[in-house]
Amino acid sequence: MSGRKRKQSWESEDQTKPHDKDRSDGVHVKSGMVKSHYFLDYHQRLGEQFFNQPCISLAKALLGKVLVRLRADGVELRGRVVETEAYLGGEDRASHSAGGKRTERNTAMFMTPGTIYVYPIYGIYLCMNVSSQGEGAAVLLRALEPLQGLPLMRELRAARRKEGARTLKDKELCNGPSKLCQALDIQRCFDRRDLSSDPEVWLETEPQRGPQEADLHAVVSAPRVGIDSHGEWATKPLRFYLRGHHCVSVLDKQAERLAPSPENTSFFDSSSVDGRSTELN
DNA sequence: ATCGGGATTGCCT
DNA sequence: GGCAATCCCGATG
Repeated sequence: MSGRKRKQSWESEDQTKPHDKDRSDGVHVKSGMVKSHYFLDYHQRLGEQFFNQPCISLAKALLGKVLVRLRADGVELRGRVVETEAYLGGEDRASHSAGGKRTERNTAMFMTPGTIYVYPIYGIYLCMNVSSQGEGAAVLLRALEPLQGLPLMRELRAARRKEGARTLKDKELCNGPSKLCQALDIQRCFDRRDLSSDPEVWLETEPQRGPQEADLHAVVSAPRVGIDSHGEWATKPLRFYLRGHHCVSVLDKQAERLAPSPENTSFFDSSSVDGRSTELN
């Protein structure tokens, strides 16, 4: 698998170790300074070549990649992408760019692949997308597995909740498109920024130690969430998630009953090997 | 100037 | 599982 290679041709030398100087002090977490193991590995920032692929392809390729947010206070927040949705533009009636419609809001969808598209939803929330190859096409990030900076994530998420509400479990920190924006402090002003060059937010491959997390899960393809009113486009399987992963926002049991296509299947049956099979039923 | 819908979440039953 | 919250955006007149 090419994903195992130490170095990818699309990654230029100056992009592979972003903010190296910030790493040693990027994990001040209250007391007990604990360096997470993520600092011990060589991270590879994804560059423009990675993002320059068709929308559905990018939506699948993003699974297992790590979203990183470096805050002004030096804290780094990390989460592994476990669920995405493709919005194709053009014929895709559910896309903000349906029919090639270009507005002030969705301009980022038409920009260079790797451009962040952040939009407000229901007045109070945000969603984060990544533009892909294809006119007006973009991938919505729907869920992450929290990896680093969980205390701050919990703090950021709690700010919007009732005082005294129960503490959120780890898996509840980023299991929704707007939840992950809150937990990683993704702001509206991140709209139109470039993931391959921005100093405050980027994507990485996982540390290369054994099989990648994404390799241990089959990919489930399911209809997208919350777009019931868009005719045939509501049913197309343009949502993708890591089967059996406990951080996915909404499981689709019907979709999971379908045999995964060979290209999406690892050499393991995830439900029997990943120790999380309780999530399946 | 006004109106209607929305790629969601959290809380309540 | 239902439903209110809450307001931006884009379309329309």
